[in-house]
Amino acid sequence: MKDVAAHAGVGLKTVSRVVNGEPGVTPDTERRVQESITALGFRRNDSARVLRKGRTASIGLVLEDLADPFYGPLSRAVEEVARAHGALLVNGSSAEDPERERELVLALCARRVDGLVVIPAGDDHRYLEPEVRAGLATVFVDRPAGRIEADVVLSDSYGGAREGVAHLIAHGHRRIGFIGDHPRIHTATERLRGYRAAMAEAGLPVAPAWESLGSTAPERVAAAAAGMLGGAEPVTALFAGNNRVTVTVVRVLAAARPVALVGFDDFELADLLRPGVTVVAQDAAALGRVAADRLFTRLGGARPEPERTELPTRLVPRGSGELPPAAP
Amino acid sequence: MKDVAAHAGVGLKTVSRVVNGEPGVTPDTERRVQESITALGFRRNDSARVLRKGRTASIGLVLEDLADPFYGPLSRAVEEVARAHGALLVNGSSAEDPERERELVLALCARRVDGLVVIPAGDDHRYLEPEVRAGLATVFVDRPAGRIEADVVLSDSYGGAREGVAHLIAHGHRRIGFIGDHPRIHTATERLRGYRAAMAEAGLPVAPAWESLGSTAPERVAAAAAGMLGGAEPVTALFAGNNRVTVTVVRVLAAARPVALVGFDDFELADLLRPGVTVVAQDAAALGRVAADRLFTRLGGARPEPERTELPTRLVPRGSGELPPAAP
DNA sequence: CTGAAAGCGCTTACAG
DNA sequence: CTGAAAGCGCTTACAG
Repeated sequence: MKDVAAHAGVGLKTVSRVVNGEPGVTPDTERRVQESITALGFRRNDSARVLRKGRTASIGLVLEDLADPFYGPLSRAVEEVARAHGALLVNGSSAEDPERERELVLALCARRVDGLVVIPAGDDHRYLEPEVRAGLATVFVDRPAGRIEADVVLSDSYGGAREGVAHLIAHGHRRIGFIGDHPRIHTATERLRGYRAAMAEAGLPVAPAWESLGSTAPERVAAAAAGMLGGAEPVTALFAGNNRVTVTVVRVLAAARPVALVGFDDFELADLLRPGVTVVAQDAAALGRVAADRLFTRLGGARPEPERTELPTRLVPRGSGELPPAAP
Repeated sequence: MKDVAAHAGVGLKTVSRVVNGEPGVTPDTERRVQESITALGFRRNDSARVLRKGRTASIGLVLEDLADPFYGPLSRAVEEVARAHGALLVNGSSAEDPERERELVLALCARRVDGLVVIPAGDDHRYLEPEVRAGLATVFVDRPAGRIEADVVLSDSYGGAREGVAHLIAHGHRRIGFIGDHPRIHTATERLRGYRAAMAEAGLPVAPAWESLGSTAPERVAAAAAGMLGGAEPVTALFAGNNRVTVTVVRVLAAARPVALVGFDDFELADLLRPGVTVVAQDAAALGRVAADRLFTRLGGARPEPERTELPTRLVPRGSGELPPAAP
């Protein structure tokens, strides 16, 4: 900028005005400055700008795994909202590791992102307290924050799972298995709670062997499914706790006899499988959009009480959830 | 930092030393400074640091659409490499709009990212010249840069398409249609070139009606497929230019008679469809990894000539590509 | 082992 | 309409 000013024979501030399109520069001066900018290949250094202005016009997004299809539309929705507010997205994956989440969040804070959208991996976010006190806006998505007051935007995991399991019961099933994600993860336990509620409301007992929470690694899920489908009292239907689980279960069932299945989370091509896979769909893009809107409302100066928003789910029958119990 | 120094009764530089873990501080002083840091909730402001050091420890990633499943593993791979080098990822989607790509790239440059990984939407990247001259490292992925010398990492679109089409020919097809992405996109024309080469090598004529490039919007693709499957000389097999096209074609075919199909790009569940979808698989994660490695090699000070790397594709037969021509 | 001074490239507040 | 001075929060280069 100094070079441009010298080259154009004007003051620093005049260059600043031209670069930022501020008024109060004669067309003639402006043209001269523009020419110098082009000649020197000048590009404003936003780091310096940030240092003065205090805002970076960027927000951080911490998610579990960029490669998981559930997070694609969510990220994209956050990006679109950020873009509408002139902000860039800085992001990273926690890989479901609380320590890595913490490092990532703190690195983003050190860059002084204006706000943070976090899909938490950990369940203790007190490390954020100094940041929040310093004015950082944070919104949690998909799972609530731990031990800290903050906005959170969730799908109705409990209600969705309950509806999905009730759907299976309505189609005649009495022995239904639940395979979900690790019990450390909030959505997994909420969906389990929905499963139990639906069973209880129908007056159906739940055998301990019908509930399996743990890693979504295909081997673990396949073993769980095989266990429930075999044994003395085999289940006649399965409820899968998220799309990773559903896909593995579909693979297992493709190699076995058809068993009724409802999965939480929609996924591409679910309708083209035979039978089509009945799902409890959640709107990933809406989660991202609502969370980002909330964040920018705060960045705009609003200071409402932290709020919890639950987005409804939608049961999409496609065939697999309407299969009757197989004859024993 | 000034506050911490005052609070601990030491000089600024000493706080800097403690914050950065530099040697030359007595354990006692260090402890005092640490206490002040905690008491005041101090977090280093990386913007200021960047301004001095000249490096931001962040790289920009510009892709087409964060929500497209092809880019998930690619992004994740870039992120992992960046993480190994202590860098964060700033990213955005161009939405296949050259002007938006340009804005995004320049915004990233203004933030002074150390380097850039770009999946180009446009075909003229001369706007990057001042940046490159100023030392910005840039690697293009999936498609080459336009009118500028730069590293590029691609899949072998030509070879992969040629192999896929030859596979269909080997299974007895003589009338094969090609449906691809917009001709403005490099991969689309390369794959078309591969299609033509395979047909020519087999001595097969290609009717103009068998080639259709354009938007990957489902309506456009469905119409193109319907056109090729109907008419006087219907095709007996289709080659789909990318995974968006393949998915739509599978949908169309599910509602019609079975037609042989090979798609460029693998996708989840392709093996569970009936028939399984034969694909020419490319390794999205490897594209991202190789590109990011190249970038950090440059950031490490290496100044090799810009290089073009082509990653091989892999034909994965699953059923749809091995269907014989239907009796006329 | 420790610290005062200068400077990174901008913007803010002020004066002409 | 234009510009000189101060300062954002750090690090660098240097001196004690």
